[in-house]
Amino acid sequence: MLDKVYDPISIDSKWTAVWERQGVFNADSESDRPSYSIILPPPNVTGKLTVGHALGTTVQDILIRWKRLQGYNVLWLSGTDHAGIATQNVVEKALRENGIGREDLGREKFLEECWKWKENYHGRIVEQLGRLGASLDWSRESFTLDPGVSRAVRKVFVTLYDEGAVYRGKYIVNWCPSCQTAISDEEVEFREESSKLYYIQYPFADGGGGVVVGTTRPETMLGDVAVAMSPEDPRSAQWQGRRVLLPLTGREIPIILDEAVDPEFGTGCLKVTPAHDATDFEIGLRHRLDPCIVIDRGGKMNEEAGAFSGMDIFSARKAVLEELAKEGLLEKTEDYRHSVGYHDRCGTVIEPYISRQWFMKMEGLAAPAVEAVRNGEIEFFPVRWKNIYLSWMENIRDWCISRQLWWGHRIPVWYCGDCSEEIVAMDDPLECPKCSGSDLRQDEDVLDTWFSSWLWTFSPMGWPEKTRELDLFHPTDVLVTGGDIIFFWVARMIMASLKFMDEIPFPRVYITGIVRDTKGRKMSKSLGNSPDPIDIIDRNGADAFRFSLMMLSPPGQDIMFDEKKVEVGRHFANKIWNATRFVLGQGEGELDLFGGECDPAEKEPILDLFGSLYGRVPAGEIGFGWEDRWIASRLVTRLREYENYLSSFRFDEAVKTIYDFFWHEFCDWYLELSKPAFREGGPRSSGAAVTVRSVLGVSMVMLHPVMPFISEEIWSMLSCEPPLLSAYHFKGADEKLIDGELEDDVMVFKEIVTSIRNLRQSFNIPHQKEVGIVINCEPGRSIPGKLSRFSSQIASMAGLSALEISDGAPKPPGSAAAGHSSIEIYLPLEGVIDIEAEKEKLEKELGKLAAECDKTARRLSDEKFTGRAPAEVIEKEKTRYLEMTDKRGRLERILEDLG
RNA sequence: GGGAGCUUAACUCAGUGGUUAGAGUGCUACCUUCACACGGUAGAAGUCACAGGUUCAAAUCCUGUAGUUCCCA
Repeated sequence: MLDKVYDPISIDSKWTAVWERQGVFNADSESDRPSYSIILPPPNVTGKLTVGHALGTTVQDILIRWKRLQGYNVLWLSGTDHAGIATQNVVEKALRENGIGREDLGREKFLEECWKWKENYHGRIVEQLGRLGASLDWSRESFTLDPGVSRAVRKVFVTLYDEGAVYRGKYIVNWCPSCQTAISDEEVEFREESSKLYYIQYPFADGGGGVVVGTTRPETMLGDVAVAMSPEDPRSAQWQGRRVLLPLTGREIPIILDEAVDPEFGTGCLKVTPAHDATDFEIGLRHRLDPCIVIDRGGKMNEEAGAFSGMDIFSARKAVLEELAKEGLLEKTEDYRHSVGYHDRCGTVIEPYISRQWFMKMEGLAAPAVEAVRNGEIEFFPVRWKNIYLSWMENIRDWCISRQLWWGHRIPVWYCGDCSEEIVAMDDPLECPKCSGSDLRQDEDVLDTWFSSWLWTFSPMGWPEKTRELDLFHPTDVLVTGGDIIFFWVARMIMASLKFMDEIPFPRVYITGIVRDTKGRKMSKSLGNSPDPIDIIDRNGADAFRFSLMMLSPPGQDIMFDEKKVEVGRHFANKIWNATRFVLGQGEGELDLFGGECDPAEKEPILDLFGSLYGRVPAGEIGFGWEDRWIASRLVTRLREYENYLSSFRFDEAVKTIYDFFWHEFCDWYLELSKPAFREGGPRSSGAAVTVRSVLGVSMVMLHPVMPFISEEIWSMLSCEPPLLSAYHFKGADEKLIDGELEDDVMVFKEIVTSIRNLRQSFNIPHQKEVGIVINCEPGRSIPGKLSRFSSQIASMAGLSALEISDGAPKPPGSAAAGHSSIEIYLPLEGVIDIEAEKEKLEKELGKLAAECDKTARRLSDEKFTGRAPAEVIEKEKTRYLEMTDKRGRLERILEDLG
């Protein structure tokens, strides 16, 4: 006997092991079946999975498992990312705790440490993905620093360099003083902050007053090389060309005119510091001004800063302000709100900084990528991300691809010490091709991590070699990821694939919502508000977690995650488990329907049974009731809905479809209806046994993409030696089983049962006490004939000792009643009715009904409505009106009867 | 400054022109009945943020307002 409460832990781990042992998730490069592929956004190899990862991974696994069930040759490509800055930071931090700096170790030894970390943490990621049930192809796993993908990275760099798209230059970049590296524009996170706007006077060099500039960063004035004004500014005519004395330094700098200056902002005069501000850098270029660097790479004032040299930025700011105040040059200070750039990985304030970096020209790459999205070759779900993508792409700026790190792909550029030649090659050069000198020095920097990730749809499949994998699985079918990396990753993958594969990387991009905590805050390490998915799985099971995530996440909406919400899934798993306990306990002797003596030759027909439900049932021995045909019809209807929802990425609706079907149709109605059939024995019992197992089997197929573990477990119990559900090819259910008329009739049946139960409850008649019921139908419409086939089930479901169905039956004296369209239900009672309470209830119902009735009547008599609404809608409204009026009349009579 | 999302039951959310707006949780009453109390049965609960407009018909489309979150500058 199965446990009364479902315990997922042992079952989860059992199937993880079986799946792995049998390699059911490995794609088949020899197959000629249609293929389907997705790449897993490679998680940071030294990171930890978050609830957000669980969400994205579940979505992918659902698609993957469903396609596998449909018989596709599926590749879900696994891999991890070296995450340059993040990994280097954790390794450095660990070393520092032992008092070691990375410089102490040297590049080679430091990289060895990084690889050790990678090896240690890689297993954790793999395990976490396994616990989630992710059916990834581990046999084709890649890591962004593997030799193969590294070769692809180099190929791309060399190609783009040769084409002149990759260039090196001295520009202003976003510099992280803490990580000591340049970062790209996308890695800067802006935060709105209150600050001060300082007004500083710069006296004219030839005396007679001066100009006042406004700045939020007074310490950078030491590096000013000009003061700029708008050409629109009326004062510019007299001030242009004059020179001012830069306070605290005594340097003379010119006043220049530039369009970039907003005459309305501050005093209309802008101090120009090309070395430490991006706008100023542009102005400096236009006016050929030499930048003056006053802050060093570590965020400290350098020797150019004179007396302030050695101070950090904040002390320098304070000291500069004090000094200015002392000299009477600090005019005033205002409160001011502006946005400050932070490094998204470490939270340090970004310093714009001039340095020599490698860049990539993006315009040429972007054009076809814009076109592919604009013409619909690539679609975003939800569609609003399309505009976000396009607006970024249309204003794209060159990509700073060099990083001053050690952990990553080292830039494949060598400099010749003898002739200064720059060598870029696929293979490491031994001598200079120009002067044959051997004094070669490789560029110290590495590439931005995204420079390897942007090749991820094809580099792990063996590019630049022509491989079978690329043939079969590229382009991939869909990309599932978060909206926060559209610029970092999605856009760049589209560009890379169009450039190097000459085709799109994927036709569809599904953007998941962001997982937040109950207060709506983004989950983050520093807040410590991100629960460990593994803890959640330990407590609830992976299936419950996956199910709940899907149930709670309408497309693209952020989720306020709370572990309490996982209960939905846990309770559902328990319900499924208990339904199975019931199913397996019924119809002894009938079990051979599912495989006889487990003859392997019988396997196919058994499985066909799941597809066609009653396909191979021997005639004559089995009796099906209307309830069997009804649940089969419902199942197939629901299956169709479910598939439609999956193919339109409506995972929330898909999951609700199974939930509703299984719980509120199969368990609440069908299983209850099957109980009398099982008790009866004989052909009816056999019919119920066939139905119950078939429906359960197909339900497990439907459930499997979402809840792979419990479905695999139950599937395995439905037959002696079934194939793994994870590897099963489901050929679909027979649409001929759908019977719309029967479904409608059963709705009436359910209404009658509910109505009788309602009557019982309102008169406090206990379940055990059986009562008699009279159903009186509208005469002349042969309703009793239609209802008669439901009579024994109405009796059993509502706990009746007697049931009379007729047209024109008189209402037994002293009975309670309920009214429906064409039907009245009488519950004979002997004077125990609380008349007042009953009247009140009926009056309330009648009130609602009357209001709606009148509203509909008005609508139907309105010529505007009847003249313009579609005939179908009018017809529907008429039917509805008749039904309501009928019911209204019945309720009024019942009420009158009560006195 | 520009753009986007959100605002529906006590809570978390579905519902993109056509019945009396749904679900899960919570709540109320009854029930440990031989699948399940992680359960069953019945039930209560909503001026669909606000104001205009379009339409025979608006939670749904349009305009504006407020609150809120996010992206870009």
